Amino acid sequence: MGRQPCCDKLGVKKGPWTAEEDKKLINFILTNGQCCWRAVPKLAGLRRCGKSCRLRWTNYLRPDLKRGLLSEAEEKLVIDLHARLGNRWSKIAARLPGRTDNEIKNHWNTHIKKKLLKMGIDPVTHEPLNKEENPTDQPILESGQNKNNVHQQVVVVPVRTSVTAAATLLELDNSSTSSSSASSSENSCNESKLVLDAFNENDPLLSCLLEADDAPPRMDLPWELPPKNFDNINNMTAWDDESFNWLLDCQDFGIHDFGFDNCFNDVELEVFNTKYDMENKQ
DNA sequence: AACGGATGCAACCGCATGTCC
DNA sequence: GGGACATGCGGTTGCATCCGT
Repeated sequence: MGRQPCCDKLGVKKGPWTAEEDKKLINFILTNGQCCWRAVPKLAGLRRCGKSCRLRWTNYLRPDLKRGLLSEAEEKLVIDLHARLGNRWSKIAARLPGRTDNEIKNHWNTHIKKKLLKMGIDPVTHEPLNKEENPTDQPILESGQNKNNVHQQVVVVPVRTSVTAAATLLELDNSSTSSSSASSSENSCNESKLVLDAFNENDPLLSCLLEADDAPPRMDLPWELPPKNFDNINNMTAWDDESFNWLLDCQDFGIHDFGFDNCFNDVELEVFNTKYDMENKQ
């Protein structure tokens, strides 16, 4: 006998969520907290799979989500973490408060990957694309969770390389907004090296990461209900229509509408991760 | 204005992992 | 120890929107 399906496929709605469904889910979770996802649809009056509810909540409805494009610091961090962790998006996302694995995965596939390719850097290995294969500098393939699937193997690359990629990305961004000519590319190696060195010294975030080379995997931080600095939620026991519409509006704009942006600017991001590393070293 | 390709993102699917009995 | 179940994760897909012609 095989495993039971996660939900009754019959009568389960699929596709985009409606505002009404969002309302039911938010109302239920804010009232009852996150419990057994399998039971959520029935209890919340939704014709959705529990899995779908969890995904909708974690990727879209959670009020502590940041929205909008990743900042430069976040992008650098994603590149560096990707070099260390490979496609383990949830681990990477755990280092970026307010960001989801799905969001980072999408951003990687649609933006960062292209940027790296444009720079001549392999987005998988973080090595230069035209570089001669060097056995001593090859990415080390660790046996991943699924040994039968090559694509799921964990790629561990030299940290230095990933920093180069991040530094070069920074350089590319700067050059794209300046009037630097294409001929400057021939000097890019030397310049990259200089940028890299300065980058390491001046970027405490990456310095911290480099020091904590084998930082333990981050456990997901518990999401507190309600958020401490979210007075509107603090004062609510249930969501009336007005409050709910306000929340849905906020979902359209992003974390700054909750006043969380001040909590998660680039400096705070650095502090957040440093603190996390220290806690996990204890 | 209309069309078609490109792009970005939300959502789904299947498998892996963790936990309980 | 092993089966059943819940949850998490990463790859993929589908669709809405954008943009160039």
